[in-house]
Amino acid sequence: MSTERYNPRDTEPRWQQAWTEKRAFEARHDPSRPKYYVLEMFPYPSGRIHMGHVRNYTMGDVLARYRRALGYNVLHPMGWDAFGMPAENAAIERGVHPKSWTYDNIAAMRGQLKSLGLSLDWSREFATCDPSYYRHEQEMFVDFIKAGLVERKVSMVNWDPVDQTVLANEQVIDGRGWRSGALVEKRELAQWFLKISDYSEELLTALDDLKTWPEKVRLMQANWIGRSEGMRFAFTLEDDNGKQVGDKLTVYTTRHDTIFGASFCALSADHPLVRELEPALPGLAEFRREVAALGTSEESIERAEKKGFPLKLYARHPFRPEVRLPVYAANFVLMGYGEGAIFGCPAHDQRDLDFARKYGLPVIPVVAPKGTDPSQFAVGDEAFLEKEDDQTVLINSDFLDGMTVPEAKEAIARRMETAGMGERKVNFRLRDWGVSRQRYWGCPIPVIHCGKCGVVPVPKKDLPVTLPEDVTFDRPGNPLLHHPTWKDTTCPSCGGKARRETDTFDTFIDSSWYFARFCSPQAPIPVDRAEAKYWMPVDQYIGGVEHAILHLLYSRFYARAMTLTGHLDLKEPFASLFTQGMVVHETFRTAAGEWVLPAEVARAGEGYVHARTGEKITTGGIEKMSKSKKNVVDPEAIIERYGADTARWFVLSDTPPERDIEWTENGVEGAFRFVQRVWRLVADIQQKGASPGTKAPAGIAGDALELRRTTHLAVQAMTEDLGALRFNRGIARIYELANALQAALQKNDLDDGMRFALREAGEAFVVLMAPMMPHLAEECWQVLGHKTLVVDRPWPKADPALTVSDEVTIAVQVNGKRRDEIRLPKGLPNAKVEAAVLALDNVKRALDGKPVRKVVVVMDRIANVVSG
RNA sequence: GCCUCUGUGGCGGAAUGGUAGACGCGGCAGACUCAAAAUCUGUUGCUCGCAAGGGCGUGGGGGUUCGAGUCCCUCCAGGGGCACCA
Repeated sequence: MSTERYNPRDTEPRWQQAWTEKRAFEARHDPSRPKYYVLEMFPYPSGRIHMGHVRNYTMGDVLARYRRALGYNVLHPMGWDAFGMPAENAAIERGVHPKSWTYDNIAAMRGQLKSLGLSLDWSREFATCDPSYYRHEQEMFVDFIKAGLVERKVSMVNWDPVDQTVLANEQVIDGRGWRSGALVEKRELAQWFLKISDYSEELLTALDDLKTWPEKVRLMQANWIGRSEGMRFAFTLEDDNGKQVGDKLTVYTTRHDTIFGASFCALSADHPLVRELEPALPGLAEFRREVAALGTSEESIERAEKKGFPLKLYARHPFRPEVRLPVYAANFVLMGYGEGAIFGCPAHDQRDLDFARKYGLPVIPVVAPKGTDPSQFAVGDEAFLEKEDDQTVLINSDFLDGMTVPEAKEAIARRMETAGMGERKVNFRLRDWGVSRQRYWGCPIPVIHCGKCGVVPVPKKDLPVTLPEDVTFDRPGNPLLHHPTWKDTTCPSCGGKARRETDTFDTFIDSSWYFARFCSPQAPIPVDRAEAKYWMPVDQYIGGVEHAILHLLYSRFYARAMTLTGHLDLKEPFASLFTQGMVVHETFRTAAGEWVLPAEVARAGEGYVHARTGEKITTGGIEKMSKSKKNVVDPEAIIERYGADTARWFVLSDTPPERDIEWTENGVEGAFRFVQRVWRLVADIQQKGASPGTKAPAGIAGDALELRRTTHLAVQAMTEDLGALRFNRGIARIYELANALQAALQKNDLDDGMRFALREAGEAFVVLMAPMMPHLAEECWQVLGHKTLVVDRPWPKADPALTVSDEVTIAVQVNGKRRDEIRLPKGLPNAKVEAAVLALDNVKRALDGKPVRKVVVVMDRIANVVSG
């Protein structure tokens, strides 16, 4: 037995180099082989990898290596989601140029990822901030414009008046700018939009076909798209004196059945009619300002009170000419949805009810449980909402009385359609995708504004529009706008003086097609169709749930948009999706409440102290690793101390991959101990087992046969587990096999059968663990006397003759309680099992003389004796 | 508020409606050692019992079934998503 300890610091770089020299992971288009494209969400180059990356990329790597061993032509690329605000923040705070900051970070992170031993095709690497990448993004955008997928429209942004800059929603904290602390205003700005809402229906229905996506993600997307079926119809309006005014008021509703319960109409504060009335109605301007200000404040914490402003207009009820509904501007009606106007039915909508109570409007119930006396049914402070299984009918509703809600909806829809008053309408919650960002570190939007010709796309021959490098961050606002010359250009159409668009793209655009670019990263066009046809779709995409909606929905839209413009030929980019859980860790803090890094904490009896100061440390909750709470463990330090294989093994062990995993010191040490144990085991096997290539001797029986069975069962189980991404279970199989090997090695005087079984088990053991601990596996493979590499080794196949046994253990129950077990030949007929079971002493005792009513036998599994 | 997922030993977690707790962590005991670490062996859901052998047990309650961690109803707790979408 070897007494040497396994030293990952020595072996890991060696094997990484061996793989690189062999170009083992470079993928080449080969139509004769089945392909497998495994992709993990590419990282933002923050400068250091974190444990979340380790977990994400290890999972992908296990799949890539496993599929490779199965004979697939595997594509497993890596790149950088390199545009974004942190680079600009670094520029502002530390005076580093975003470009050098980004590329330095990439270099650092690339090194860290390489030390993990990932089977990545680095020859396909790119960063989204490379002009050679984003030029294609610009080209496609120009094509999107031509295809009618792009729109320029006015939209509200969060404006920081001190920093003179536009803020993302997450930069607005309690209504104030995160940096300046100034009260954030809403401003209207002309911006670029991609018309994702054209695909609302399509993106929704196609979710049904994404069968290997997590149900949760599909649901989240479906909710986000938010399809609803309703009606659009118009009210005639009149003024205070009952005189009809020119405008009609169009509203959208999904509860047209409740029309007889209507008691008011409400318009969004941004509704065109409200804007029109503003000058004429004193106080309305202020009301509108108030509503606008509310949008950015902490209203999400406490629901804002329903407020309205009477517009001195009245809507004539379509079926009750004698009823006039007062019209309000209201703070709870959204301009961006439906018509920006509603009718309020307080009895059956909580918001409408709150509003009606505040302004003393009538509350007329029109839906009630079946059999309720309409004159007795009243609504208090809670709106009556019909539940799906409720037996409800319409009341107080003229020709609808007695109908169920669906019947009433249908009746109203018919009546309105025939009368030409309105029509059925499907609405979606999903809005168009605003892609303009008033930032420097992003892909320039390739359009030119000309005084004469309007907006003109940059001709493709002039692409890319590159970012100027001589920019300064010493004053607030967009450096592109401040740049002395960059924006000055000539109009491609008329040749006159013109101005470049100074907005850049939302970085979600960069990540909406990178997976396609990986198929042909050097191509002179965005995507080489032949390459994409072979490699796409991504067979297995892996990332965090936090991207369940935006990134994945945008990518699905982009695939369609690219297909429409001839850049791709598929609709769904990710055939299978897996969302892995986070890495969490206990939090530590001092008595003063300061967070302390786990690395600075030492155990002291039951509690913890600060490793340097000796100060008492208290533990807090187990939370997602975050810099702010300092509960982070640096992967580099872990790799330095234990090696990459230990880190990889740990993040795969124990916890199912979709759940959050708790990082613990004990766990890592356990993983490291196992690495050492494998090392000793393999050395022992090499010494005691048969030599490599030895044929199976005849007549293997007893313990040797059992070991062979265990081996082949492990192969079978591992194959199933990895195929289903059940890494934690796969690891348990490896432990089981290790335990079996260790037990077998205890014995002395090993016969040829056992020596063969040890060799077979040992080699299978190494190959099975290789996807998870690739370096250790290579090193062990050598110890086992091989000159080849494990990465070139095919995945083992289980011999069916060894995975089935001719005897089975059958559990014996009496009245559903387990009383005994019995070994019987496999496939024994039920009658014989019954007889054998009834003869058992334990069964007789449990029956205690009671007569047997029947015996339930499930072949090879269980027998249940039921007594009277 | 609506929509969702999850509740199993001290802990992470296994378990096609068929022997609950695989495997790991931790604990306990032993071997080796002058000793410790490392390693190896055994043991480890709770409980009654000297033992043989019982009883209880998958968040609570109910149901379906010969049999429920698993299916159905209901309640409770925790996590996630959306949050004035009419």
